[in-house]
Amino acid sequence: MTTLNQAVDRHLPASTGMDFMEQRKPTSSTAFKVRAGQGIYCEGQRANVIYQVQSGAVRVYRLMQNGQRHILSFYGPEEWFGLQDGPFHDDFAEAICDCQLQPFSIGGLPTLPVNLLGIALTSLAYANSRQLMIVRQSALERVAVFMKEMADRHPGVNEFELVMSRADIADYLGLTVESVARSFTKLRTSGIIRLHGRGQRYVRIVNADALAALSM
Amino acid sequence: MTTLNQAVDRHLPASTGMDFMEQRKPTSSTAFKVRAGQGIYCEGQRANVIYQVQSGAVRVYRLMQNGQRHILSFYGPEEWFGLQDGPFHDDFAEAICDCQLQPFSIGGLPTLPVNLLGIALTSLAYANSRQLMIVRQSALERVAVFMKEMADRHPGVNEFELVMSRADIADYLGLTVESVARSFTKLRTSGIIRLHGRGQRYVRIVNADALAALSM
DNA sequence: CGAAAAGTTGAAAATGGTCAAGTACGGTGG
DNA sequence: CCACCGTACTTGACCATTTTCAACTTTTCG
Repeated sequence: MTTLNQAVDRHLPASTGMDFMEQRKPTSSTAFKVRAGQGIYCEGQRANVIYQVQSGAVRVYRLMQNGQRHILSFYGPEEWFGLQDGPFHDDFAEAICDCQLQPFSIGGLPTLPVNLLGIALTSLAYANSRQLMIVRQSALERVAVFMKEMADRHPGVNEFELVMSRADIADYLGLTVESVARSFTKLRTSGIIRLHGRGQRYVRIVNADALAALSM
Repeated sequence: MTTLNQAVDRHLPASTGMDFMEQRKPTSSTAFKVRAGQGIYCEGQRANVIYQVQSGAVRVYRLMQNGQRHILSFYGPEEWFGLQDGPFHDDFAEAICDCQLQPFSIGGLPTLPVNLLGIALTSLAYANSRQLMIVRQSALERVAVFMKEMADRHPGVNEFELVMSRADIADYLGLTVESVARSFTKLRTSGIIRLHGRGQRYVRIVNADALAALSM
């Protein structure tokens, strides 16, 4: 799997290196911690375990031949990831920040404590919706959709921290970091959001209605 | 479901009208025919039946708020469609040409003659691959990918008919008909394909290697 | 404090969309 | 059989959006 090295070279801190976790024992279903930036699984690894996020956030991405990274999804608490079509992963999963994960072996057991079909269908519906959004919406609209997704993960509060970098957001929305920054600026100067804090990663939703209107 | 009327207005021949099929009886698993252009199911309909194409071709699409149509997938012989996350369809299925379809009820039965999880995971993997392709590739590359997909459905021959219109292809690739036509022209003038027949829908792959190189 | 990383901004270039015109084809009716 | 019409497809010119490239600011971290 030559793409693994590209992935590490391009996207992981040099110090992190190839620290993708070795395979967990299928029958040991104890939760475990992953540090920020650490790999959870990588392309080509055997896919006989799925994960539920207990705390933290995870990015799942694929690498294209030219080395470009495309983030398929971010996962937060309660959400499942790692379910695969074939016996091997065709994507990468990494912790965005410190995470607690619950693994579930899907090898052979006739009855699982989770509904795999439900997870697969939820993922499928999400992937199809995302396809529409990414292909048909403008840069500003995509960023608005992203912002609304993030806001919806923090119900009851109108201010939160983005755990991911602008580069992550760009690779998630199919844009460049520059376009993401420009869209952030537009949202800010039009009074829809306010940005502050470390690396402008703290967001306050000022005009939720205008945001919703943009992200439709 | 107001979008149904939009769909019919925009995309079906006027004579066809609202001819989406009434629900089949779950237990009757007899194959049936659908005429070209006819609807198979529509958004909002109950989703308790999945279909396997026996002959012909089907398009499955969603409609956006603004009325734009996005084709999620084309389905040919042997392929399954109609499996849904919730109890209701969020998309439309129509016959592109005359079709023979095999329905399978998925209501309640503990054991089905088909592997739903497998179908869901295959669809998911396909949707994710398509996301990368559509978001990251240029117009020409997308058309090349499409052409290769179509060519791969006709193994052993290097000439075949496109059953779908340029508009279908555009809505599938996230382009306009004009961009599709221009990309077809580029492929033709660079000696990769040749076009002829009714509405330039017959394709001969002249340089399969060049096509594969473009579509990677 | 200084270097590296992350984020923002501006100007030029490329890509695809829009609008408009023109061509080819198939079906209908005289 | 041919003229006509509508649809599908193609092509050209122009325009809008996003990318690219470059510079600059801010933040983070040793």
